[in-house]
Amino acid sequence: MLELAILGLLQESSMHGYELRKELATKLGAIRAAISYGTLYPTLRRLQGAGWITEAGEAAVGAEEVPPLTSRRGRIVYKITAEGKERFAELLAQAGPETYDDAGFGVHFAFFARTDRATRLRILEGRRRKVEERREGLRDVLARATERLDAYTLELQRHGLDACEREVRWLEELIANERSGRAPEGRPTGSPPEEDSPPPPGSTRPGSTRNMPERP
Amino acid sequence: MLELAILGLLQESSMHGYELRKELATKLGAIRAAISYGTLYPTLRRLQGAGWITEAGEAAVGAEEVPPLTSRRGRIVYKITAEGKERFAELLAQAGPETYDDAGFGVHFAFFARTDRATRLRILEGRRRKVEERREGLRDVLARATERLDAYTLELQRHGLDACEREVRWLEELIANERSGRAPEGRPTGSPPEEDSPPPPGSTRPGSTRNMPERP
DNA sequence: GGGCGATGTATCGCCCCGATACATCGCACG
DNA sequence: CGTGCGATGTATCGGGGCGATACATCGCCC
Repeated sequence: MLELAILGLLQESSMHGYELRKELATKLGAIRAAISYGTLYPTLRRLQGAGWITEAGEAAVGAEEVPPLTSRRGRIVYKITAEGKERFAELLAQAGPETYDDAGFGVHFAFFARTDRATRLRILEGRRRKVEERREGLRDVLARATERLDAYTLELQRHGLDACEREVRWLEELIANERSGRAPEGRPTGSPPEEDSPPPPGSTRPGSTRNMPERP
Repeated sequence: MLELAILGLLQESSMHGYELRKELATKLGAIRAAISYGTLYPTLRRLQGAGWITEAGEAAVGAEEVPPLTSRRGRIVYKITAEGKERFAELLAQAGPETYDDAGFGVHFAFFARTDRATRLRILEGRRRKVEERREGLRDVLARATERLDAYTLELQRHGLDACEREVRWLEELIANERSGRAPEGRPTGSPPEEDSPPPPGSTRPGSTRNMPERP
């Protein structure tokens, strides 16, 4: 999942690790906490090993003679390769089970602006199905196990059920909008239209009923 | 986190792995998918190594002579030890940062019926604080980065923000109830009754040892 | 009698996290 | 002028948790 996210950001512009982490945090802030360096650096090395990215580093400028003491280690700027772009496209297009869990779905969704509509629909529907299953499980427990569970546990289930129902409704709206050819309001940014961009965004917003309230 | 959950279930009754997994799934169904065996069995061995649990296995009944072919492997029933109960109490009482993330909070909350009120309040408030921080982060992004992010990413942030706001409200209610000495009960939706009812235990099941009285 | 789904235990490789360490840069404060 | 501190920056390590996989038995229906 991280692989997709990193490739996606690096496609927009080259960056070093620290920067990448920050961008990741704002792009994926809604679905996960900031990524750990203990994850990031090994992943970058893995991607580099696979040839998807390369170092385009600003090594120390003029100095081959700099003595080891205080060896200024330059920032390492990573850049996506042609193969990396192919890999990104491949990851973007796939819609398997991993794509439907919390983390996978979130990352894919964050790059929907660069995903073709058919894939968007498949992912949205797969996710909906998965959340519906979870919801049914919770309903069953709440219907059958009321005697066996204590009040706090039940309250937890109710809260979880509520979240599931809400997400299903959200997904329904998004799916309906996709089918009717509307993108969420605002303009897609990122890399130049190398694929067919979503239809002109001027129309109606999704999530219009639920939507974003004014901030008091 | 798993450690707490396993100890908690085993405190109610001894079980073998498969059963444990199912119980875990219903108890924690609201916060996480079913636990993997690749997690469960190593964890059980770890707990056993630490002396918190022991095997109370139904080994094959009368046979020391059973030939290796089709060596009937009995189910392994795990039982909590006295040290395990101490450990459980210790874990229950702690309220650190790990207790406030999604997973940690969920597990602790699921055992609130056996947690004393002061700890419940500390955990609830710690969690609220954490979710509020997350919420502020999302608000910032939505307020500042509108130009930089595409419509789908923004929609994701909005959905996340909505979830945060909802959870904060939920936590507020729970905190208010704790302060006024009520356990969670059916969805009130009405005006909050001001008369002090004795904290009603969650389940109405008579003679059940399911709900331990709290220890102040 | 034969298959098939539920029950049951177990391992392996991999992803990811938090803690930790170390080094530089810019700037405010005395 | 220096000194310390918070942000920037790269990196490793131990360990928890996951999905895939393997293997064996049990009960039941056809």
